Amino acid sequence: MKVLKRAPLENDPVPDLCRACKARHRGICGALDADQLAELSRRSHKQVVEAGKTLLDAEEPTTSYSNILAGVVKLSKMLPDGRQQIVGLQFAPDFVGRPFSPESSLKAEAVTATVLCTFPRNLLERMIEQSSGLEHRLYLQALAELDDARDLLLTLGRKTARERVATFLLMIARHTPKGEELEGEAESEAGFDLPLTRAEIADFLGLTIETVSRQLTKLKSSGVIRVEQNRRIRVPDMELLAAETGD
Amino acid sequence: MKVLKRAPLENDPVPDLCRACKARHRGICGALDADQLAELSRRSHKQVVEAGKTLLDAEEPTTSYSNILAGVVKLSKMLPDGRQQIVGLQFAPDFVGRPFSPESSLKAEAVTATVLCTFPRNLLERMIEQSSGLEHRLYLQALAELDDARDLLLTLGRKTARERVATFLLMIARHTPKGEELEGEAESEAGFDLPLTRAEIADFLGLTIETVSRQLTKLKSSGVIRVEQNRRIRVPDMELLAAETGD
DNA sequence: CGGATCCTTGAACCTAATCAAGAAATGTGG
DNA sequence: CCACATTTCTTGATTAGGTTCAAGGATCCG
Repeated sequence: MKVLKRAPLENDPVPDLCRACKARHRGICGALDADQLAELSRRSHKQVVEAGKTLLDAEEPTTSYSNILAGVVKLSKMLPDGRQQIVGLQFAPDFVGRPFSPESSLKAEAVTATVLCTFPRNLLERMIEQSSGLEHRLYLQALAELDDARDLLLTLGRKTARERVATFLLMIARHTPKGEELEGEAESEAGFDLPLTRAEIADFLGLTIETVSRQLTKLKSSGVIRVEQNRRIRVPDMELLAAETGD
Repeated sequence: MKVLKRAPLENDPVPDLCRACKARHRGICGALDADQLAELSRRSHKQVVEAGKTLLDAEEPTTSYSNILAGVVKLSKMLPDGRQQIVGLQFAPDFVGRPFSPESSLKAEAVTATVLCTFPRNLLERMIEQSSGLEHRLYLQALAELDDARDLLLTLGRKTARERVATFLLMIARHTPKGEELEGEAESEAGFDLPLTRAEIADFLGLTIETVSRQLTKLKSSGVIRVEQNRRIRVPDMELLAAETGD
């Protein structure tokens, strides 16, 4: 974890740190004016964390929040006996943290190398009080996360293993920005890298690692996907994949 | 669905409708000043809806929002082939509706006879813009719903049938206000009525009706609960039930 | 009292989990 | 760059928890 940039000069209207930032317009910072942005950036730091790094831990008091600038973060819950469930995945420019609660009930962990913009908890909570636009953005993200969580509930409660895996692949495909896609021989073909291991996919879908592997193999045999080097997926026809999701 | 009360006089500081209302302080209305409360109540109506009534339908444009004053509301999603999953249960004084989205992706349905305070969509959205406190309350409720949804994700993804049923019973017990409880012969004993049918419990827990029934029977044989008249549950020792939930 | 709905129980089946082994990919140090 | 260790993934055989199919019993309501 190394700090890449420091705070900008005080009278800089749009801080350097924020200028090329993904969260600057699409994320919560889009709600801030130049002064607020300057203050936030003065006490923020951009950091790159390696895969596996824990950002927030259940039962640990939270001292900071972050915006994701690149990479993928998983939110998970665990039972006392070790059974684990991933309850959410977050991508840029999502906000990571649980405002108005001294501690999180979740563990937040980077699943890939991830770039974060991190700032202290009390600063954000103070800015929320000053800027209703900021709270509005946070509210909208919470509503989006609620929709995601409820979609996943339907998946876990009612879909077959095959449908779950197809649903997951489609979700990742949709989170892969056009242009970052792999180049397909066929023009219409979509391709992407899975950010998660098989074990993580299993924890996300409420399955075992073996079942995930078998279903990927079967989707491959059915011609719905091709799998290259374990993590690289190609989808010749997105409609075909969508038809496997059950919805 | 019958209207019970009409709007109060314009210069009434605290409207009649709101005076004895559960949502007045604990719900979102707690964020409103007397003027705002008067305006909201002028365009609200209190209604009693019977069990089974649909409040909001997926894919239908939303025209109104409600506060729950009494009763239980279920939020559900359905796959094209009819498989169904309940993704949330709401109790008084919860707010029902999805602000900032022209339509809901969920169906909201009364599971018991329910008392609602209903008001038009555009009014609420206008008041949100005026009152940051109102949006703050809505945000807090969304965060609470997100926590609930994620707890349920862990249940659906990783718990056994027995643990799921125990988890559900404990959740209902905790939502049964002290005093509304049934009188136990033993003082320490808790008791409550299940608001849901076996079929609804199954839809909530991602199980079948038969499995729910069997697990209730087994919890009964184990002495963890007693079941009277199908819907009435008694829990001699809450700790014993909590020990069955897996967490 | 009769009909409908809701709930329970049993038997057979099936999907996904578990147990087990080996193959592929990744990373490390020489 | 290769040999080796480690982690990740796949595949097979078996098991088990929950579903499906089927029937009968409670409970509720007019």
